[in-house]
Amino acid sequence: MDPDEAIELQYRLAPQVERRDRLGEVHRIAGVDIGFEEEGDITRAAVVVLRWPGLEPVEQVVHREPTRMPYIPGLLSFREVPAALGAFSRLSAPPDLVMVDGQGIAHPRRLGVASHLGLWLDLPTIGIAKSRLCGAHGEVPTQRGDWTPLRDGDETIGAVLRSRRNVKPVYVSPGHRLGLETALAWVVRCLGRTKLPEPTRLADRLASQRGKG
DNA sequence: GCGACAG
DNA sequence: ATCTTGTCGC
Repeated sequence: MDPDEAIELQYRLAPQVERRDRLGEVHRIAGVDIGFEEEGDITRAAVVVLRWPGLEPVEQVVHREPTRMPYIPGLLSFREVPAALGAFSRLSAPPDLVMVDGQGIAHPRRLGVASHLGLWLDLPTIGIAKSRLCGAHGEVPTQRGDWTPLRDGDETIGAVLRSRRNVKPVYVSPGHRLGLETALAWVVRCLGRTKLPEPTRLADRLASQRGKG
């Protein structure tokens, strides 16, 4: 798929992203992340499901497939979503909430990887990124749980959250089927002692461990 | 034309 | 993302 075609598709899909809360009882929360092998030729998707409350991991899947696209800022989902879907198809049951490594609507066309994946799965998703793609924000307060809005023009597209003291903040944005307040609440609830919430932290770890799964 | 730019 | 050891700090 060429870049121009992908961008057109984003403009067509973005309006379908639901920013209002539409989630039932949450019992299973999934964390997703993608890694690469063979110098990037193989894409490895990792999904870890944790039980709520308690956050104990109860299921995990690693799925590998040939890489389809190069990394292009703004088009990350076209590179990662296919493999992520492959991993989700192997779960014994779908989760009630999904936390994705990357942006949700905090994206130039409001369709980051978390939103794109949420649309495909028709599940509530939250984007948790380690750095900024777009938008602007002021300084972030220093207390754990503090946050400042991430804005693009007159629109609030996410929040910059201090998930841990003395550590770079994380960028939280709604993916699909929920608003910013709800997204932030879940991320904070899933915070352990590290910068990333447990779901994506475990998925990150699994996706980075080569020769496993 | 000149930067910025998730993973 | 990935290539990579030790090392500074809480």
